[in-house]
Amino acid sequence: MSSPPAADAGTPSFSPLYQQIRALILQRLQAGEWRPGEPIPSEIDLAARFRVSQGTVRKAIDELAADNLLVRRQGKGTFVATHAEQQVQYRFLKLVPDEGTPASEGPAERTIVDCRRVRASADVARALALRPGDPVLQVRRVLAYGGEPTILEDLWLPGGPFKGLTAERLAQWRGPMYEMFESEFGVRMVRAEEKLRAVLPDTDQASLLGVTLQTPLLSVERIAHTYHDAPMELRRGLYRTDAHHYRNDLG
Amino acid sequence: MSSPPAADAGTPSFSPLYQQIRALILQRLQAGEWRPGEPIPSEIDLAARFRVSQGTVRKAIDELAADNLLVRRQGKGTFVATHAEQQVQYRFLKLVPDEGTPASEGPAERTIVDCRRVRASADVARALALRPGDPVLQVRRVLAYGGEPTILEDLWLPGGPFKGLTAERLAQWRGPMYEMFESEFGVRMVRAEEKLRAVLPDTDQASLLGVTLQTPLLSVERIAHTYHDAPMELRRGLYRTDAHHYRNDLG
DNA sequence: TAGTGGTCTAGACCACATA
DNA sequence: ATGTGGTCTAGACCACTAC
Repeated sequence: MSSPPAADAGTPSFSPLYQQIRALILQRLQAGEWRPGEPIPSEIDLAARFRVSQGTVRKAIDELAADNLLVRRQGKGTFVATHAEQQVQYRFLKLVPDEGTPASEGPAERTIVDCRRVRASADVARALALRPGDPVLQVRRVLAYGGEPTILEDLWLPGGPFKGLTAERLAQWRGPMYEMFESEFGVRMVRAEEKLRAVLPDTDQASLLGVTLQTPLLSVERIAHTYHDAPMELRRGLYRTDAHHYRNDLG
Repeated sequence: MSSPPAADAGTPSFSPLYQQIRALILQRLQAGEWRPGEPIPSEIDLAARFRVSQGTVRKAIDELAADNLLVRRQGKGTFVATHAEQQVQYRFLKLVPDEGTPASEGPAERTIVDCRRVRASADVARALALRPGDPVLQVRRVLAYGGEPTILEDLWLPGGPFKGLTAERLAQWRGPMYEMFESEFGVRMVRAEEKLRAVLPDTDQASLLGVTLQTPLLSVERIAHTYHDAPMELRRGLYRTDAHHYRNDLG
């Protein structure tokens, strides 16, 4: 009790205690010690483990909650965030109908157009931090709302973490794809960055979306990352924006 | 000292103390008591004024800083956020060049195409929380990068707060338009929401941007708000995305 | 009733900026 | 040397949830 409290468990550098605690919690999240949806130990418990005050643990958790990695629930505990929760489903999908709410038009009808194992091209490899030629899973699917094909998505997943993923399993899954990644492959996406452009479709894309070659479409290239910013998915979407729009809030 | 600390200055409801403090600070910000770029009183000072602990003031300021309304600077103080700071200039502009950094291509060349006083149409009135027919200022301008016209913007401002704004003053201003709104009209934009679509230009738009009628463009409709979510600007942008893209980070 | 996170306080010390 | 925000602690009490 005479020496200052130490929370070292392999953490190297000098930084505020609560940042070190944050890093330790992050490590355990990444290691899968606490799985999505499950509660992490209480603040008092963690404070005892790490030999720091509850206030310091609290500040570490505050940051992780602000980053959407943890969710606090008063009276219940602190939980590992998940894409499965009703509230935050489709957290990364910003396309909303011009009229009504996303819920009002019901869930999307999904069609897997293609799903196969390929070798990473140069740009896919760069996006996923792989080497060209490395095995990746390539998927093409169409999302329709009220019978109208609205989104065409091509996505690439690194072969290693997603070993065993097939068109059948994709087609059978109900609910968000990111929820399946969590529960079936232990890959939780925590952050994504998107590049948007206006483009015209090629003939394949136009026919899959049921539009002409002169229809402007919103191109959305997304790279989704898991813990520690490791890229785990490249997704290229083509959105019809005749009855929907991409909504963005600037803080 | 015997009674519980009270921070009431017209605040009505029961809510955490720090939320009440936050509301009080917000009021003073809105009233212009502390202007953009200026420091607000120190935490100790505010704690004394409001008769609460420094920790409570700190938590209130933490939230306001997270919302980009205040900026903390260690050793110096806490300052009212402003669009004038080098770091956060063009905070609401998400169009970046495909290669290089926004800075590398230098500031945009700006041309005011049109600027006049009109009566609000139905949709402009709705966006700005005015009544149809109310006076508004309508501006059209083109932004070019490296000689290439890239952005065409139409914007509408409520006539009252922006009385005295003319094409000359707009053309003469160097730096971000939102900085001018702050320093010349006392209107600080704190939040914005955008709706994005892919569209084709009409003939006027195409000629101003130097593109064909078949060139897909990114349509960005923005409503910018000042304190307390009051809408103060409607802006409709058309972005060329052949050498730029709209970058968005999803937390 | 017990356990959780949420609020509030008081005080100590540190890091940074300025004079 | 002084004043600012940043960190850390310890303890009290509140609000919510579950049993």
